Amino acid sequence: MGMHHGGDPLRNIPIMSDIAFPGINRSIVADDGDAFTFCSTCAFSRACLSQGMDKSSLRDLHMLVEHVGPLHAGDHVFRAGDPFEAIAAVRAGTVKTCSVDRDGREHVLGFHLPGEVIGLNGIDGDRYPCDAVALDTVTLCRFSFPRISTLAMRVPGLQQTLFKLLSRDIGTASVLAGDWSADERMAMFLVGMSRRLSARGFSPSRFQLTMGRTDIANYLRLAPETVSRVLKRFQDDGLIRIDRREVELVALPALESVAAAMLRD
Amino acid sequence: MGMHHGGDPLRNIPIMSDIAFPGINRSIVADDGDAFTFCSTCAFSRACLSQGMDKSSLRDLHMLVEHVGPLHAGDHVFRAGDPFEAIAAVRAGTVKTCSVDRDGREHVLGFHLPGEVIGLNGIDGDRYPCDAVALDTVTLCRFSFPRISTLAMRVPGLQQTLFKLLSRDIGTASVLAGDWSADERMAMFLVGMSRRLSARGFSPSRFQLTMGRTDIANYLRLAPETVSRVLKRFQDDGLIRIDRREVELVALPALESVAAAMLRD
DNA sequence: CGAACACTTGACAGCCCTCAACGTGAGTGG
DNA sequence: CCACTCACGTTGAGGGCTGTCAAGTGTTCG
Repeated sequence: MGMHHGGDPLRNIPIMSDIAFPGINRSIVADDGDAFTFCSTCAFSRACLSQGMDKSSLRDLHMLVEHVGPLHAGDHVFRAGDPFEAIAAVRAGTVKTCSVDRDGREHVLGFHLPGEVIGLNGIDGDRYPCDAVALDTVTLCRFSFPRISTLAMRVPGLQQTLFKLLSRDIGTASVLAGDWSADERMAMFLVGMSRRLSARGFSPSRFQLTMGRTDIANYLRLAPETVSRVLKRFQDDGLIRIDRREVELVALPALESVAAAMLRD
Repeated sequence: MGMHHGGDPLRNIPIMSDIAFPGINRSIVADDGDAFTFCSTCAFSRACLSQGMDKSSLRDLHMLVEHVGPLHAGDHVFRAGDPFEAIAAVRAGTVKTCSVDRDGREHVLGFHLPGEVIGLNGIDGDRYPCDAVALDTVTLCRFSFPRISTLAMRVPGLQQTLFKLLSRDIGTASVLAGDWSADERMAMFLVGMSRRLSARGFSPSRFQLTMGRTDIANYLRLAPETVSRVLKRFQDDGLIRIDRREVELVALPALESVAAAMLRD
């Protein structure tokens, strides 16, 4: 896993920097003295706090956190084939996970926003099965997997959190595996981004895509041209407004209706 | 989860009854006195034994096992929306997991052979997200999830096993989500069945499909007609011989070559 | 300013789905 | 034992969705 402990200040994309991570400072190592404001969007601290993790356990969790970054667009967090040693929670930016088959086609497994966890699919097997690439300026919290699973033996909330994170990823992958139309897939993608960003305090109706059309296409298993066409048609139908990578969901309910078959069976 | 503690002797399909589960008897409750031959194909006992689980922990694991079945073709193990309480290891037979979207289309998530675990995707959320249906005569071992996760806090091997099972399911679902051709999907399915059956002591080149063409089609996201056509073409090309639900993989290497892009990225 | 890149737009083709009809085998009741 | 029924599977014809190929446009960056 890349270790870029540079001293650069976090440089978020403009639309995010306005509201994201008010409590974050530039400390590179865990800050025990400020345990409860630190990493407020992190899946682990959120879950552990809500499940009554005591202060000592929380300190233990922070002891094994290793801050990584900032990485820049194109940098790898890990590569397929690297020895699996750790999982990581995205702290800022967007990470793409993907694998390249022997025909050279890239399959995007997911886009991971702040608070989401990557590397879980490496637990089974001693190596990561995919690449993880920063799409913009990314910082993350690295958790040694042997150490966090040892801690999970003492902390029920942490074990449950890990189980749930893993289980959720199964569901996400299963939904994407369904045979959906290009419209359904695209609507699902837009609504999904909206909901995830909204849950992190961003606007649900207006946001910036951090990935290119080709990445979206590889994620949705469509051709880039199809992505362009569907987006244009959505715009012509008044569902969205889109300019380059800036999206506005004009008719969210209508989009949700298109995506409904995917989002809830 | 269905509780059919009937006294019927296990009734396997012919091709399986010849070699499968030599150590299994008809006991309906856990048999502590015969701990090490019991459930030899089970993912949990295998993993726990190999990771040095002590005798006392193994007994604890057996204490929380609840045997279910035999269920018969069409019986539900659980239904989408049922409260999530337990995971289950298939002991005999085949279980299909699937969900039905609001348009009435069935999406088959997986087929689960003896030794494989179902219900893991219900951990996140308090209800099962899919149905689990017996395709033939099925028996399984039910593990209360609260109890097995509590036990996993004491038994490192068990916790690791659960993590790995969850992680593996993510990978399986992700592969299926790729944009593969009908040929690749069908070859992957046949080779996958072959490998899984082979790992359980069955013939890798000749076996009986326990699911219909429609189920295979829904699993591979193809039309049933396409399944028929591809199978016929595989037969015409000398890759397989197939009669009704009986399959013989004549040219396994060639099939693996067709499926290679899917099986290993 | 030019080159590289991302994205868009159009024409066309191919893969696979849909619809329809037929064949086949298993279970059932007379 | 046989005819009937019905589900399942096969086979054929046709069409639609989406991929492929190609060219054009706009933007970013050196």
